[in-house]
Formats: sequence, structure tokens, C-alpha cells
Amino acid sequence: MGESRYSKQRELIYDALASTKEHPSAEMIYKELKPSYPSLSLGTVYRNLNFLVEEGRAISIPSTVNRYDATTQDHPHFFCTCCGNLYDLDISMDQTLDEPVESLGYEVHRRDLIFNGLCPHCLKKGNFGTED
Amino acid sequence: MGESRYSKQRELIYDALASTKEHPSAEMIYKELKPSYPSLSLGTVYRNLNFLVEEGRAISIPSTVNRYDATTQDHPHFFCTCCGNLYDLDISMDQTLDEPVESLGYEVHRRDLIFNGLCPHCLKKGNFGTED
DNA sequence: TTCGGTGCAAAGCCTTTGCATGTCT
DNA sequence: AGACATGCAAAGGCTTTGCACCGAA
Repeated sequence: MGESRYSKQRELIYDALASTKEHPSAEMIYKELKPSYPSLSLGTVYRNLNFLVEEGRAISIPSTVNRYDATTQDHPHFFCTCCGNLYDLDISMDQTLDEPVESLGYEVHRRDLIFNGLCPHCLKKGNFGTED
Repeated sequence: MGESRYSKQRELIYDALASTKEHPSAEMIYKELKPSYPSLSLGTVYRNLNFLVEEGRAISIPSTVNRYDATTQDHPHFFCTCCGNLYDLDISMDQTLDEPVESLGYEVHRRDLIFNGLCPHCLKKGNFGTED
């Protein structure tokens, strides 16, 4: 059963992540650490970021394959982590979501609200893990 | 100046997109249309989807390079389309967002709320387009 | 005729993975 | 010693792009 072991690289990567507000990508972390740790490899950065996410010590702001929608007005989506389906949610995207953001000085053009979890269908089937 | 011209492929691709609730990926559309239009190429599907998005006739549910964050609690983000920065928004992610979703039978594990637009910095500089 | 669109294939990113080597415990 | 982590490089996806041909206007 998987024990997790100390490594200098992992520590550096976590520290780099925890000490910035930039939401760095793997590449950004790599570029930051490489000068002071020349033997570091990009693969290690990827592996460790994924590891940290699994451990719950980091989140990833997700990238999926691009999906498209001909309904151009904003509406939230639900991504089922079990079956991979992406559902429309017929819920009004409360425009008041923008207010606090705009009061901070941002100009909002669009909102993407994506829920993650299990859809009713997968809940019914009792599929709680990822299907393959 | 760019005129846009009719093509059967573009029509088919738009129709396919408009007639489904599946939020298809480029690949999904390609697979759907290919049998009845064997000369169709995947590159054309990508080009047309991007075109439709630019025209405002479709939206893309975005994919960016994975970004990471060591703050593991949910909080919304703001992506500036001008400078490419991803900002934390120090706004409480109202848990009541989940209620209407859960009442539809979904089990919510996480929400990703990403605003798009211009950040205060770019607004100040008057940079309203994409910087290169 | 003109210039945008297409098909095809190659190239480009980002990310993952296989393998031999290194290193915590 | 044993198992996990690393570095390196190759392989894998998804997407874009260059080029020659096709076709709408």
C-alpha cells in the first residue's frame, strides 16, 4: 500500500505553490525552481502536482477537452466525474454573482460555473468511482 | 476585410451543435458527421467551432493549461482575458449555490466558478484586447 | 477571378509514462 | 534491501497550421 516518501523536489514544489497567489501552471513552477535546482525535471513537477491534488493539499483548476454549446447565454454546467457527462443546469445564473466582483474593480464578461460531482443517473447505479 | 462565406461543412457543424444538449467536443461532432459526410476533416471542425465562438454563435466551455492552487477550499477565480492572469477572488462561495443543484438530484463535490473579463490593472492601462 | 474554406498531414503544446537510476526508511 | 521518487526521453492526446486545391460570390 502506497506510502509517501520525503523528497526535496516535492517539498520545493509544494512550497512554491503555497507561497504564491499566481495559481501557477506546472511549467511556471518548473521555470521558477529550475535555476536553483538544475536537475529538476518537468515530469517530476507534473507528478508531484498530481500527487498533491490527490492528497488534497492542492486543487487544480481544471482543464478538460474543449466542449462547445450553441446556447450562448450563460448557464451553469454540471460535470459528472463518474460518467463524464456534462449537463446543462436549468438554473438561473444569478446576475448578482457579478456585483461583488465588479465592486472589486473587475469588468465581468462571462462566468463559468461548473459543478463537479455525481449525476442522478450514476448515483442511482451506485457508480461512485470513475468508470473505465 | 474578412467576409465569411457559406460552406456546407460550417452549416452541418453548427446544426450538429445547435441540435444537441451534449456540449459536444470537436471530436464528438466530427464522429457524428463523418459517416454522412465522409470527406469532412477534423481540422475543419476545429476551425469552424473556433469561428462560431468568435462570431458569438457558440460558447466554449474552456480549457486552459492546468493551474494549481494550494488553497484547497473552494473560492472563485477571475481570469483576465487581456493579461492572462488568474486571480483569487476573496468572495465567499455561497454554499447556497448548491441547493438548487442538489434539489435536482445531483451530488455536488466541488464548484468551479470562473469569471472572465478584464482585471482592474488592464482596465487602467486601457488594454482591452489580447496582449501579445 | 478572387479570396475564403477545405482536406490532409505535419507540427506544436501540454501531459503522461516507461525505464534505469537514485534515495529515503 | 525494498519501495518509492527522480530524470530523461519517448509517446500520447488535443489542437493548430501550412499548403495546395476547391468553390462561393
